[in-house]
Amino acid sequence: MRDGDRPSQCCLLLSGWACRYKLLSEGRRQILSFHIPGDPPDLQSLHIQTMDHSLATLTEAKVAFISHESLRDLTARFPGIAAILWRDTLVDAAVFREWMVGMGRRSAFERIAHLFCELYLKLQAVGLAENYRCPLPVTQADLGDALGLSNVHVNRVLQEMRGKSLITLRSHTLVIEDWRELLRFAEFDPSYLRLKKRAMA
Amino acid sequence: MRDGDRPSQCCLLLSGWACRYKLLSEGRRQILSFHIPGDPPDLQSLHIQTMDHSLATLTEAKVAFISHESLRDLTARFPGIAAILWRDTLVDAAVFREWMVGMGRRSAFERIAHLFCELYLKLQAVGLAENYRCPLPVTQADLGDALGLSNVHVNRVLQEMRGKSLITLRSHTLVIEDWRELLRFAEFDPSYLRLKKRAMA
DNA sequence: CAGCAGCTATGATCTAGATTAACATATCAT
DNA sequence: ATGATATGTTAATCTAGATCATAGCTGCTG
Repeated sequence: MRDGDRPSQCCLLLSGWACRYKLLSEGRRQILSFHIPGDPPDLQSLHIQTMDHSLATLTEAKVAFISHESLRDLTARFPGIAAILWRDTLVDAAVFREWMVGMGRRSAFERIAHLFCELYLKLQAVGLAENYRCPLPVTQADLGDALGLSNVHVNRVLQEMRGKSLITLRSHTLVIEDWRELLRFAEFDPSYLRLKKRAMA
Repeated sequence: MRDGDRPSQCCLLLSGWACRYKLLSEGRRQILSFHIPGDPPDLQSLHIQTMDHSLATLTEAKVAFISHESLRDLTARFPGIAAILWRDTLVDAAVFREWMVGMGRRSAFERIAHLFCELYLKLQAVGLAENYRCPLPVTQADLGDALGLSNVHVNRVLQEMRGKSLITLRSHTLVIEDWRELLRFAEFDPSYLRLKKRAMA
């Protein structure tokens, strides 16, 4: 789905990863969010007709579609459902805020560390990660475009993290070797994700 | 209102400016949004109990409070009102997305230009700006904290903009001397703001 | 109307991260 | 297997913007 489209349905990611992004001149791209199974990546289209960004899959993915019509009917008849969906869009915005803090005020190292903490917890919450091991099916260029960094610098920071025995990252699998330390570097506070409490230490 | 608070009411800004921000270690601050009269700067608190950021006024301000209780009652009984408020939070998120693009992929000059375009149009929409002249009651340090720049660099870019006869900025009043050119530099597309159509050229 | 505090302005220096350019390693299609 | 194309890695160089240091404003308080 592209910037400028006027979709008539929302989708729900059933498997695989997706991302939202915007393009600027000279090939500049900003990835706005990563999406994993269980996410409704374009709920906003229900109330904001034309897309102000694009949506793409990053892997093979399975997607369910629900028409705006039926969603509107549902939310009009069941305010509780409307509230739940509304809340989801508010958590989405909370993640945007955290990313803004990262891009404005965190170093490259802190930014990458923070993103890894975020992705791990989100994956864990839907049962796709455990033992500090999770899939990470994105390229280093994708990470750069998400964090406002060049692919070269992303690579260097990853090497540095490996050097510090913080993580390993091979064949699209991230292993967090020292969760406590990674949290500390990132100044990561998971409360913005609004996940059910679990062992996060 | 502070990060971590659990407010029992939402507010509506009647006059003056406010901003939302987050703090990091070593005094780093990221301003997340500016708010002008007419904005409900903490609507998210209706569905997300604890604040993940702080809210402060930037000027003298008048504020109306509406209890969560009455808002919940209102939205449960009138799905149309819920939809309108929900939509407002979605536009809020669209502005976050645009700021993320700025911080990740725009130069300091482009970022400042973009912010000026955005603020001017938002003020114009509520009748607080015309003839390319609007109030801007924030310090250069505030602009820096909003855009991920140092106050020194903000100052230098402002000088550059004055040098190009793009703007004047004195005693908290911004005058856009060359709107077309400012738009062009910023790669600004106003559609994300979802304002009623007006003369924007 | 002096004096202080918060801004704005400007120069000098430094640095995190960008850019460019190889080259190496996967992954994939035939 | 074999080339083709997307990734990852590393080094050398460059630069936008940070940091540090002053000084000049502006406006407020006593």
